[in-house]
Amino acid sequence: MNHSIDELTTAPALSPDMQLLFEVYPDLDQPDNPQWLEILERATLIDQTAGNMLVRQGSSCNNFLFLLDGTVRVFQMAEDGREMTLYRINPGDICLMSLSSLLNDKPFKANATTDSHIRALTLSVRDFHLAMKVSDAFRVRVLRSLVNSVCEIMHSFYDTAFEPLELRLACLLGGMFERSESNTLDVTHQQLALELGTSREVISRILKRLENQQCISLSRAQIMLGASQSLPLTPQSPQ
Amino acid sequence: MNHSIDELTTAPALSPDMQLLFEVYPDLDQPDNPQWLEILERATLIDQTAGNMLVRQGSSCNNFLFLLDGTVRVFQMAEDGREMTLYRINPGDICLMSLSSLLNDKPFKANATTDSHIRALTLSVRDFHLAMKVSDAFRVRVLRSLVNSVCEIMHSFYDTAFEPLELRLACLLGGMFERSESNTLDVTHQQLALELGTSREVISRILKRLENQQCISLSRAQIMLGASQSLPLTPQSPQ
DNA sequence: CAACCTCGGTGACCTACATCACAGAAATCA
DNA sequence: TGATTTCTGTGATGTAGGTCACCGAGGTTG
Repeated sequence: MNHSIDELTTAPALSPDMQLLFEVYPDLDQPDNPQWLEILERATLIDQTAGNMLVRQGSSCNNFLFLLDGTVRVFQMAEDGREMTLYRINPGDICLMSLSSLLNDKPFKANATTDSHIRALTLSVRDFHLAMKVSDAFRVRVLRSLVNSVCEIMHSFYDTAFEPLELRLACLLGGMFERSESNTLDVTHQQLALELGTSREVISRILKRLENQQCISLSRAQIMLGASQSLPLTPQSPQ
Repeated sequence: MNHSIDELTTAPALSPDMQLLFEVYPDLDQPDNPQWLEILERATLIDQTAGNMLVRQGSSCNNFLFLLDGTVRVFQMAEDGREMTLYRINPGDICLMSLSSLLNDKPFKANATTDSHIRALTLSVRDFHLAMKVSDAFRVRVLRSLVNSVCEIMHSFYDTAFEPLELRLACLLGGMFERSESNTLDVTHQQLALELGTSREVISRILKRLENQQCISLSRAQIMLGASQSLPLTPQSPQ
């Protein structure tokens, strides 16, 4: 790395963090927007390992979060320990919860944990508002992400209110298979139960039913798409 | 009304609509912000009578809505006709749904009807984005309203997922009594059922239980707070 | 007045889930 | 290797709430 000359130029040398940001989100690279650059200089990047509790129900956070890498699971938890996933924050999304506690006195009824190792950009309240003012790209991205999250929440809401568990589980699995781009999932029944806000036994039973219908085949901590080969005389050809 | 002189001045004569807006939301009155004023000139005010369907599940609307007067009920409806209120839009709130369909391809899974007669300000997509850019007050208000709605939705979500119906109904009634600032509510059991996404019979039964516990007293299309006077001291006197 | 509505009450019944209680199978550890 | 933990399968049983059916009470309309 050479910074012998760059350090003398008027353009500030961007930190590696910001380089990462721009790589992932080219539209946020606005070299001709000095105010935006200033904000970014004050921004900090945080790392968190997987399985880390980020926000506890009711606690508020004082920084605005913009996720660069990894995913965060936002979920609700009842007193009795039952929990249920609401939606996930993906790279490029902002954290609704952080936004909420910035603008609102009362942070909202949810918890968040890291699904995987994450990196996120944080801004102070001040800088967040400033950024919304001076950067078109940032503003649009924030709004879009916000509205997207709300859409997802509404969808979950509909499902939990009106759809039977069997269907919800099937949809969940469908989505997971799709995302995994393979025909096996490494997931325990307990984990699925926590996604849907129900108990392990119920999930086990439904999965068994699905297996009997030849939709999936089960093994320990793993679900495979389609019927297993060990069932010969079926619609599916041996193979 | 006299516009003989005003028409010749450089300051545009504000329409009565805008006067109303500023009365209700003084912080949006920014006489020294010419871009904002221009936007407002292009804005239109709409009226709708009570009980009017505003948005049908899946339909998208092309204008941004800022509610000035009245309330709008946002709810979900299942195929079988069951429905359930998600939250309400009050004066000063923006319509999340309209925002969603402006920014997002897919509008979200909800319907909206007018609870009462409403008046709302509408902006085009273009003007909405422009307004977010040029008016600090508008931007902050939009964000705040958005986040508030989300908070409410999350709360409903929690309740429907984890709280028993009896508690939810009690809370609903509590809130309604509070808002009505009286100790009688004019509401039918059917209406309450639609709020909570359940059926009339179920509501009737729970209400009856609450009446037996002397929390409320029931009469046709009306609920009164507290035990009725005709029950002097015992749990159940004859009559 | 009769005819008709909307609203509420209630019994009978059903179903989806939740909960409890195990027990065996598979992995992991000592 | 035995011991322990994690994961799963499954019966038994309880229960909240959904559905159906029907009735009567109170308004409203002709």
